Amino acid sequence: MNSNSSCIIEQFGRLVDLTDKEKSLLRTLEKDPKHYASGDLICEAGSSAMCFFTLQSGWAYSTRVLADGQRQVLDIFLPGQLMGVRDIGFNRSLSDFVALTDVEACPFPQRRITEVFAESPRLTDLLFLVLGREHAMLTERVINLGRRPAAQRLAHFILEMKVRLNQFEEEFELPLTQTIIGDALGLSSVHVSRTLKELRQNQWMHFSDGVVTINDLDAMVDFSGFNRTYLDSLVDWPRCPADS
Amino acid sequence: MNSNSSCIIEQFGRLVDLTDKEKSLLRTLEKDPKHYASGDLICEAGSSAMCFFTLQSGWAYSTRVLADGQRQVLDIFLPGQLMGVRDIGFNRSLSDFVALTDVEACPFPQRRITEVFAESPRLTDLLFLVLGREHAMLTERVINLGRRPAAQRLAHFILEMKVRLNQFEEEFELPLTQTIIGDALGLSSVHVSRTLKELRQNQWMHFSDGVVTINDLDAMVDFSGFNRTYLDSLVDWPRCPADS
DNA sequence: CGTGGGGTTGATTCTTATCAATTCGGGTGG
DNA sequence: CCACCCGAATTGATAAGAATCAACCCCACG
Repeated sequence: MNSNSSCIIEQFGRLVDLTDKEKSLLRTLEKDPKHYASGDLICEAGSSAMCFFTLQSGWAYSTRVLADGQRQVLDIFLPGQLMGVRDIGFNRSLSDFVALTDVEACPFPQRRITEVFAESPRLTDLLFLVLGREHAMLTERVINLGRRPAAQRLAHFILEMKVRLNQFEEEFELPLTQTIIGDALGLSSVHVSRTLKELRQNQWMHFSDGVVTINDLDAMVDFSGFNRTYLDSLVDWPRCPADS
Repeated sequence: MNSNSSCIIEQFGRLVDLTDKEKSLLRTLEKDPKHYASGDLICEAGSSAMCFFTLQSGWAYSTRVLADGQRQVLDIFLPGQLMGVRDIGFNRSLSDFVALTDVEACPFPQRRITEVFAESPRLTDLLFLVLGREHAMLTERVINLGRRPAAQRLAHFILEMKVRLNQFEEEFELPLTQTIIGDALGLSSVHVSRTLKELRQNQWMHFSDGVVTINDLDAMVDFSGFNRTYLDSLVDWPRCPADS
């Protein structure tokens, strides 16, 4: 992709063949890119100027900070993702959004998405689909947190990342600290370190300096109870004829 | 409500004033009620005949069973709720649906909802809103599972139920066994029992025979870190003029 | 060179699961 | 009415899992 192309178009284009009109509609969401440095707060929980963001480049995460200072990471966002759709239907953001790496993101008011999608039923469907996918991931995370011990939880998380990144290589980049991983999985960073060591000693995978190496994918899948279908089996959805 | 009235209409009617057309559209979703006895499997995970259900009366839950037999309860459904929207965008159900009590539910094919909502942009908005609400609850559950110890988790769960039931009385019915509660909260039933005892001894609440009594609401809210806004602050959403 | 953030390791403590035994209450059948 | 059974709830003992605390290493960076 050239650097000015819309990542959203690329993402959506994987799901449906977009018409030119749809593409130009989507492009209107990405008019105004802003830059955030690694660690920057992109959007604070409770801020009433409810915004969505398209993530042009870089990684981000959303998180909630509890009264006692504990954090729960709710989502990790990859380039091309829409951030904030989770809070659709609320008039304020329910979580903080933070840049994990240097980030280019385009904020736009919630209202805009309504306008765009009102013009194209097919894009509306796509939004449902994207929401469904997010919902499925969140559901899987509930299972992960509720019913799997640390090692399986971590293995499952790594595999989910691998699938989300469409990574078929053994090795891929994962720019997360062990603290962030812990906050996503409900574990302490110390325990993440120990658990990573365990996975390493089993010769299943390796993680350091933000690079994951999967040595034994089958073992990982088997051990963690990972089920690909929940991300793969997206319905053959577009029911509307492409609008002109 | 009279026994034949649409629960969905009642639910949606709380959010917007529905036009007659919208009401009759919604009513088409509830033509064919079926009865399920307590404990019946309403819909099995992976079943390809992807259906939604409107829950006319009674309670239900959705659950996933892991390879080792552990269960995670994903959702508790109240009368009037739409079941299955979570799996929108997938061509198969991702979880089992089970009746908690005797249940009247109306199954309808996923396609139907698309048809209905295609006819009314405002209902489409409402569906987004409902999905957003479910998403918010799931998010809150992630935080609950990831970052709160058993007692706070349980207290939070009870409060969420209270809010969802619009219950302002001290006492309300909650037809769940301790096993189900445990499976929802990632705890063993034994530990649920112990933890309930703890809350009881603190004079905060009491639960037995499917009836909850809240003795000290403030203490519960404070202790569990419960935040009402996440269910209350639904945006003043309907952007479309009511269609004729 | 210091300094600080991230990672590793070990010791200790707390939380929760697991197992086993007991109680309680509601059917069911004699 | 009683004996029996069954599912649910309770309780205690034990074991596993994970947090916390503290020390230390490593390395990038001023």
